[in-house]
Amino acid sequence: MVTLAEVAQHAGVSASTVSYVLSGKRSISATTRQRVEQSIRDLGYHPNAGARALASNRSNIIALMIPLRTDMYVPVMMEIAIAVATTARMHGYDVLLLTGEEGPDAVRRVTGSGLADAMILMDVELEDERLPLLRGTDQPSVLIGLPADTTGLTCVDLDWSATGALCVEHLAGLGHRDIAVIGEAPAVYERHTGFAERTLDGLRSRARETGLRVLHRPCEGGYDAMAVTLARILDERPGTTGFVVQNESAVEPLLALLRQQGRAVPEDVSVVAICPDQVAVQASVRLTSVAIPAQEMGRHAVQHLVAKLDGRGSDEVVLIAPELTVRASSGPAPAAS
Amino acid sequence: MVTLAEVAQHAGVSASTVSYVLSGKRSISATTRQRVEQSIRDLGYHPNAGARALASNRSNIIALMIPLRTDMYVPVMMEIAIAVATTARMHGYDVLLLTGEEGPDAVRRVTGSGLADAMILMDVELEDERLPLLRGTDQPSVLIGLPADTTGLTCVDLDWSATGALCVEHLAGLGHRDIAVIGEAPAVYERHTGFAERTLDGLRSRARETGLRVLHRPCEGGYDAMAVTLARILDERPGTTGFVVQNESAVEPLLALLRQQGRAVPEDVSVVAICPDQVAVQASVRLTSVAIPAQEMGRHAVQHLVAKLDGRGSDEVVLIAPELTVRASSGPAPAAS
DNA sequence: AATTGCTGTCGAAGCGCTTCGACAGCCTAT
DNA sequence: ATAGGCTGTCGAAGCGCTTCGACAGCAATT
Repeated sequence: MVTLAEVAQHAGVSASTVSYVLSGKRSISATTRQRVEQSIRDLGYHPNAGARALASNRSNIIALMIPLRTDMYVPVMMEIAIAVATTARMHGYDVLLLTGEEGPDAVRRVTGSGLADAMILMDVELEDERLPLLRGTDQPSVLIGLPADTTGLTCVDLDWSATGALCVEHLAGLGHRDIAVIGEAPAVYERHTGFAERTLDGLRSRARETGLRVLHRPCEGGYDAMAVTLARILDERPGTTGFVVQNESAVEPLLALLRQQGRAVPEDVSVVAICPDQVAVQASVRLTSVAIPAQEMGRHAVQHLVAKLDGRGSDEVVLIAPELTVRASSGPAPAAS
Repeated sequence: MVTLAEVAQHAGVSASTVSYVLSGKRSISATTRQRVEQSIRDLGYHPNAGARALASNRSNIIALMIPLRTDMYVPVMMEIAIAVATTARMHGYDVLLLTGEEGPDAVRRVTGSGLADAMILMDVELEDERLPLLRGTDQPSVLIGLPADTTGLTCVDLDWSATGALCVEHLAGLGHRDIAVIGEAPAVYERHTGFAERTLDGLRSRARETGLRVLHRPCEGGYDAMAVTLARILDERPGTTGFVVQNESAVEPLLALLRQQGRAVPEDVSVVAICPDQVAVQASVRLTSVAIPAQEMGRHAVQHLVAKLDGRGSDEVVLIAPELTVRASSGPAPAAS
């Protein structure tokens, strides 16, 4: 293993000079710099991460806590994780992958050991038990998701409430009066995941303003669960002509079932999905949808974190404005019969 | 930040004693041990990762390289990543997430800097350019996936060739004579990803043995692409009664299209999928499928790596035997008309 | 000519841990 | 009684890096 000292010797300078060439924290003459850089290349030198971390008290690692459970939004999680990893690399950071499994202990461990310089938390619940720890440490962090109380925290998220409102507006504008919301699995609501509840709030309050009737039903993914849920909805509100779906794995089953029952999309019923664009485009009917900007959230989170680590940036809540793309699954409400 | 020295002082012993309590590398009397452990708890001590890495030349980190592209198997990747992370934690390791983006450079960087003690590579191509580097270093590694030449490497993978064979056998046993294979996107084959080609090999050679005719068509995911692909297949081989699908995002479109054309599953055509069980169960027809054992692969990979790091274990190729579960999408071939 | 202020480089200290050799104290076998 | 072997603990060295203060050399200012 090549060390700083060996590079220094090879280049005929002192170790500290090599260090300053690497960090740029003091000015170095052009000739010396070049000599050192050449030696680094010749010897194939890579700074030792542990030594660097010990001496500088910086690991150049960002910890990313992803949920262990895979009951929702797997592709979104993955996309965020990848965006975080690539963005972090662009800023010279590596990413440590933590699963939610350890819970608050993971926060303690990472903070205490100096393993990572900062953390990104995903899948934040409204009253998340990791938050007190985060507030009690000076380690920078960013949440992807919005807890109930955001004081002293930095959060990045899609504006779910506005997302819900946007879906309602779109359907209201098309003349629909009775709409059903196919939600995430019941467990997601039970554990008070912010995004699901906020979406619902947004939907409901805009529905109240526009005079729409809303029926909300959580739904496990899959065909069978969707069949049961749909039957119940149509039983309770036969006049339903609009659907908002916030559950990737219910989208295709819903479309299949509607088709099977002879309800044409978008002639008889309209469907608006809240899902990544890719899903909306690949569905059997090109879906009118509000995109979940996974990449953007990941990128934002890292950028905020890096700003904090550089001493810039402060606590703040960034809500990304939702965008609704009209495709082939929504249209005017059928004339009342 | 609490240090070893502070714990030592608090417990009234020397620093080295605390270290030995932590590592267990020398015997310590019960009373001393307890006193030290109590001090650790009292002070909330966590060993500093950088210092430990520097002194012991071990970071207790495993690097996981996941593919950047998301054109295939996202849930599988995610499941593997999570399995890797949880299993690694059980053995006292953390996981560093690297995206394929950096390519071979990432291997050099991690190896050179001592950031990680070992690596797991996913999405291995048949002639992967990272392999020479891996062979040229003494850093342990495990591949998830099988390159063309495995000498000097440890690999874990589903036995894709046997998987292909198994699908053919199942359909052959049901009397099907003409089968079509809906494959991954063309790009997957173009970059010579092992699993796709091996599956095809397994399919074809068993088809030869059992006298089946096989038509293979790569297919982008989604409804539109599937529609085109299916039309071509039925045009070329109208007598096709069996389908093998190795592309998650083509499964549901295929089922929808068959339904739409009045071909009943499994009465008229049989469908066998190669996908995670969850997908098979959630589809609109419960699918006969060969499961992709994502968790098992991740777990295996970590276990091998840990064995190597402990000085046990050696290079070896582990192929997981495929298992076909019969569900509702396959049945006897219709009588020839 | 003397002072001041840069710029570029160096030496040394120290980050918090692991680990090696030393050794005190005790028990067992001669 | 003595040598030898354990067991449990300690001190010190050192891992490879960053960073602080020092300072030599030179240019610009008085």
